[in-house]
Amino acid sequence: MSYWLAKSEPSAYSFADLLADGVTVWDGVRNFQARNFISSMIPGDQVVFYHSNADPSGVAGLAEVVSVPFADPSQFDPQSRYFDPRASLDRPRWTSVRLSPVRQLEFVPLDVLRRVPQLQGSQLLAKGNRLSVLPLTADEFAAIVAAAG
DNA sequence: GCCAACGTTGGC
DNA sequence: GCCAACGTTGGC
Repeated sequence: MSYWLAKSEPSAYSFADLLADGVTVWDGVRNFQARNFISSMIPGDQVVFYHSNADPSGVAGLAEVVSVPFADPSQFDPQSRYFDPRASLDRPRWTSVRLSPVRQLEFVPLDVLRRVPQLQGSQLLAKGNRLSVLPLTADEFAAIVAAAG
């Protein structure tokens, strides 16, 4: 089992939205590195749900991968803001998985995350990190859950 | 809203 | 293959 951190702007889709929906298609990722991470997800992988561009930003809850990776439907939809004219059904460019909530966490703001010793080397805190999906070690995952109490 | 950081694109 | 221009992300 692998551990991941997925970012979402809560004004667009929050952890509360995920709780309400029960399951969601994690679509719209348009970065190759992040896509490759999604492509390597398997059902049961644990996901830290992070609110970015928020006030404050931070960790809001835990989610779980509940599907194998599949072609992101939004790339084929001309009405979608994520439409990719270079993608075709037989040559998709982007990948999605389905996510379900596991449980809400006590919110852990970014300034608290910065002080967690186990996270000092994490991609999350790396300078200039802009990946919307990134891997966590089991240690980093446990430290985040512990920071939430 | 600003802007630093960084990924992607495309001309050459 | 280089790199300038451009677009996007995300903290503040």
